[in-house]
Amino acid sequence: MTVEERRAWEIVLARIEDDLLGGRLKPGDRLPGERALAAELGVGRSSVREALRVLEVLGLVRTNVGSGPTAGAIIVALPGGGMSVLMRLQVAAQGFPVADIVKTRLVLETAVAAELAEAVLSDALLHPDRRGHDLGPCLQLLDAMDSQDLSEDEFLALDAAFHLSLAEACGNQVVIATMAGLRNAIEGYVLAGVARLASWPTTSTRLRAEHRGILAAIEAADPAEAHALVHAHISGYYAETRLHPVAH
Amino acid sequence: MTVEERRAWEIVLARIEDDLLGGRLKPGDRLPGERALAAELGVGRSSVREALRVLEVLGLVRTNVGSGPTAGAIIVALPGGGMSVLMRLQVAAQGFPVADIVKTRLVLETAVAAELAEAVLSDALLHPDRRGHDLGPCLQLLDAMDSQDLSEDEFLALDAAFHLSLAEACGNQVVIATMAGLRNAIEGYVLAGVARLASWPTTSTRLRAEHRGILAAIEAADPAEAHALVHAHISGYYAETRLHPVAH
DNA sequence: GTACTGGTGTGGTCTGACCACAGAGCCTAC
DNA sequence: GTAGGCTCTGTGGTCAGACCACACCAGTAC
Repeated sequence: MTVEERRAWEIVLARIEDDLLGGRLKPGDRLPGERALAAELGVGRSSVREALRVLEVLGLVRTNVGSGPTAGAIIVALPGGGMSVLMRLQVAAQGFPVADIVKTRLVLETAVAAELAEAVLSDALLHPDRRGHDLGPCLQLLDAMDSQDLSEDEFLALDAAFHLSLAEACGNQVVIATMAGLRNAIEGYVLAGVARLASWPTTSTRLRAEHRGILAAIEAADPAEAHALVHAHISGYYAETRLHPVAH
Repeated sequence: MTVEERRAWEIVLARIEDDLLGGRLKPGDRLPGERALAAELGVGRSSVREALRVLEVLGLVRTNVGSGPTAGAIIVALPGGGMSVLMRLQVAAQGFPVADIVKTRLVLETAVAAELAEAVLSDALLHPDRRGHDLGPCLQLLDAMDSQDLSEDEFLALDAAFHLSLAEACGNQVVIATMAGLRNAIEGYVLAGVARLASWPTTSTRLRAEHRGILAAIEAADPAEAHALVHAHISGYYAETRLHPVAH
């Protein structure tokens, strides 16, 4: 049997992936207990645990101790966590240069803004009842950021949430998870960069205004303007904090 | 100690991440043995193994049995593997809709093509000696795809390699890994989609021509054209295989 | 010099045991 | 009859120990 060639934990991982692809496992389902799974696959419980650990970090299962219907390993699909860990560690291990993280964020976020503006345009023209693209959460976050008694950390947390809310309004799960991961990976660098700013009040005021401008461009159904504003917003901030000299 | 609150394997993971961030671990370094690490951190060896398993899947370490300088867990930074597993499993668990995968690929790949074209433009004008942006591998893959005795699988493998080679020419590690993951995640769907094509020879001929056109637009330093051609190439193919109705 | 052969340390795996936890059901006190 | 507390059971979390296959390395026999 070729399946015996692999390491034991890979057998477990492959089995669960196969069950997912075959529809035998869906989000919300409970996996068999670790002991039962080990017996069923003919491997040790420690091997099962290694596979479950991988699935947990990747955001595929959530484990709960105890008893009852909520206990055990439950299939979820929360890509954000796994993506964040992956990117954060790759940055730490120097596999992902920070400059590349920023560039990628630039690409994704400008595309998101442009797509949102296009969606506003097409929704307004064709089908006003079409599914969400709800910009409400974005606006709420901007309002929250107008509060004057925010610490730098709190402001940056809201800033991250706003940028993510744009992706969420777009609805693309892959982009949402990726952007969350990108932001998480360089969070430490962002916080460190604030210290290099000439004036935090000046910068935060400018950021607030730029956010409003981006949202306005989206609501005005102007994809090109939204794209340009997001590009200027992100590259300008990183250039200012000297986190990374954004090229061209 | 708050550190004691976490689960044992998280302590190990946090320790290694901290060593990476602190520069005490770099790519190429060897980790202490599992037994030594367990003793040092005051956890069981199985907990250390769970953490190492996660790091291995995430593409951060490579483990080797035996003895000598190559044995043990060695820090690497190969984001592609981890990204592929993550995205493949998220697709399997329905956390990543295939449509979103395709849309994201569209965004990244059009941006890559446009950036390459811009790089050709700026290199030609300003600094012809600037770092690579070597399109040679891309061209070699296109030549290889011209062979008439390729199976569908072989052709698609070269196709995937070509698209990835564009990202590699761009040099953005994050984009390279993400695109590899995206492609890997929907590889099964791509293969299945071939069966729904009206005529494989017709389609493959068209794909060859489109690839040449994309590369020509890049070498002609025409970002807008490269962007448009890539968009048409990808969305057209997916529409043809009915893998996914690309919107707008 | 060469070929073999044992020693040594590595990850890979399994087994068994114990713990904390949370629900389920029973059992008592009122 | 009901409310409260109880034990019982099964879960994941963890650890310790053992064995294996493997790969290198040094010593040995030739």
